[in-house]
Amino acid sequence: MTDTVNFFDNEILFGADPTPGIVAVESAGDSEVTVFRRDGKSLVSERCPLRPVAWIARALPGSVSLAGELDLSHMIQAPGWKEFQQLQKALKTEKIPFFSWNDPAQQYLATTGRTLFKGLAFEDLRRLQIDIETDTAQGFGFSHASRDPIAAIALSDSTGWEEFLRVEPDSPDSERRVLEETTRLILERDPDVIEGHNIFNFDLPFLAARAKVHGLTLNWGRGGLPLASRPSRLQIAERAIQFERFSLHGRHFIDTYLLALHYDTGARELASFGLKAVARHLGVTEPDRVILDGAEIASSYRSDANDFRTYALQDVRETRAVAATLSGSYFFQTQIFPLSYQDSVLRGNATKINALLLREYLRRGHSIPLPPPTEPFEGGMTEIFETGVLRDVWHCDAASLYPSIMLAFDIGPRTDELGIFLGLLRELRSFRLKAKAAMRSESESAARLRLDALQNTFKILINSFYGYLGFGQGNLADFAAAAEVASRGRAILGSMVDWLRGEGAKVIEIDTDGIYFQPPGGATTEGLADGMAGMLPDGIEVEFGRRYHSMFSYKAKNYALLDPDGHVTIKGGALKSRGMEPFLRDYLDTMIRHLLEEKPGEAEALAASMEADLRARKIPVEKLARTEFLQDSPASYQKKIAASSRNRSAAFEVALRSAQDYKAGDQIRYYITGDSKKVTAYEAAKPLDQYDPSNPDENIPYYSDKLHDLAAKFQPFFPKERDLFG
DNA sequence: ACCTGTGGCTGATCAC
DNA sequence: GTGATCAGCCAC
Repeated sequence: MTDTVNFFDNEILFGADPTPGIVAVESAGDSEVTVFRRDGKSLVSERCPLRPVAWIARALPGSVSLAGELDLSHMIQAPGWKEFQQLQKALKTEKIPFFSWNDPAQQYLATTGRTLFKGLAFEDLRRLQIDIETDTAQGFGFSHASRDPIAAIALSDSTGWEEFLRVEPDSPDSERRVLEETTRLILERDPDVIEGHNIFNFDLPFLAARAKVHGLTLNWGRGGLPLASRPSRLQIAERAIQFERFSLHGRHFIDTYLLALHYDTGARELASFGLKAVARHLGVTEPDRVILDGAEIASSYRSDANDFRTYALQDVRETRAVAATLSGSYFFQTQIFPLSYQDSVLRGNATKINALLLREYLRRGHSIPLPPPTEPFEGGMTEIFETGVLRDVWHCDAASLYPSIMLAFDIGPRTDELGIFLGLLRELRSFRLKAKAAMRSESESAARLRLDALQNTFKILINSFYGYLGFGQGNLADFAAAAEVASRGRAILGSMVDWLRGEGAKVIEIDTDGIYFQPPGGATTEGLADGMAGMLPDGIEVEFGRRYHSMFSYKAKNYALLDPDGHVTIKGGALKSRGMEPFLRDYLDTMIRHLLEEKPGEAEALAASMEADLRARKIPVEKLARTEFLQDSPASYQKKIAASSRNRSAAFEVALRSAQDYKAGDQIRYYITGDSKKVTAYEAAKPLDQYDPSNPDENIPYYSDKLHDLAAKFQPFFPKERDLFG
């Protein structure tokens, strides 16, 4: 892939030790790690010394003095992990400021400059997929590991191998045999990676609980080491996810549910996070197939017991395809950061950048700063100048505005005495351009995809550098620098607006680095681009992108666009929030399309016709239900309610009333019951799966009122047809 | 033990 | 009712 550029030569980015083929690093004994390495076709393991380090604020017996003037001026190295734990404890009780990584693999990788997966391609990894089926036909539609046995386990791997293990109903011995066989198969296939959809919160805890019932341990690790776990939390965008962090010696777990959540923070277009929905969105759905008497026939539903095997195997195949589609960037990140593959998914970007920077400070024997005290700072400029439906709208934006500002004006962490931050950013930007160019000239599709994942990895890193400046736990964070970057961004955007107005454009909406505007008569994108480039500072580039047939400008960060192909794009929480009831989203989708297509009469009439459908109960309850992520655990919610530190909310009340065990990060779907529009939502809320079609109890007046309120907000945009665009 | 940032809109709840 | 506050979700 790198005929023209060798990205991997950059030692700050990829670490100074080029040892290829490492697939895992695990602690072994107290003062060693086992390094698992692919050497040709075979897997070799080597024991290597582990000498964990900590940066400390002053000299201690056995410490060494570091270069530079920063807070943590000395370094101390422990002979083994036990001593290292004692050292950290002592530093805490003595109140000596320090910094260290409390993970043996991270310590080993950071101190040696090694990283995983160097010299390997994604296809070289042995990836195994697992999916357990439980019997949901009885009871409440969900299973309890303490009570219900596993119904089946489906396994597959990246070589195409597949296995389906069925548990005979009412036979405890059968379940035990299936669990033992699963362990045997995993050891035999010897995967580097085990993938599953929601494995951390479903398959693995369920399997662990069932193994316990049988008195078995799941010795799935390399060398037959057992499955281990600890409770953990993960932040993906605004969502806090509580999960059981499972780990295996010498292998990595990859949860495609978490990959989907990560993916969606960029794309924000997944309606649901179930395996089927994700596979469908990514275009990797397995065909619906049923094998009957040796012949393959299409099937429209798969709930039949005869389809069980097909259904389960479909799941592992889709898991494999989803993982292959979404994990490319994490594969490359694993070659860069001193972290395991599993942790490259589970840790945040700013933490990873921190590890990258400190690895270099460690190599150069340099002191490091303590994270500075957090300070709030001002962000991007957002404003709306025109509302309503506007015709012939153009868009321009400043390319990679914040990274460009940081490089053009030399704004990096004040405490970066080695000056590596901006150099790394510059290198990443140049790498990304090269990877993109290589991708464009690559004709083979697998290689293209790989280069796309590589350039996307660089993009993620580049975009994280600004966030890192304002990251309170970053040793090299610098809030004044973050503030200056944003301030210069506001100034640049402001100057772009002024310039466009001077040319006679009508500016509609601006946000951080982009502008929607109506062009002056006779303008060309080339002309505007050239003119604007002339007034921008060196290093700041503007791109004039798409032109739109029309735009519905509603509120700041909320608008819709109709492109020349007839495609509508809706932006903003007020117009398309996932939490919004689907029937209201449907209303907005259709209504906005009418507005953009210059049919305000139809836009106005829509609410009445939908309300008629609602009253005739023609709108299915799924369209009325809200779907929310629980941001907190129900227990913690209860505590806050008891302390009056938060208001009651329907989602949590439903979770608490449910027999199911909800955690932070779980999704919950509920609808409102009753026959008055003035119900208290958290009292009248009911889980969607408890809806009884023979006894419909959805609150028609309540939903009708919501529709009415929503439609009323758009009344000002329903002028008479002849006035539109007048 | 874990954590990238700020700005903005909406609905629900609750104190007044 | 009304305003304040919070939680949730979204744009960038």
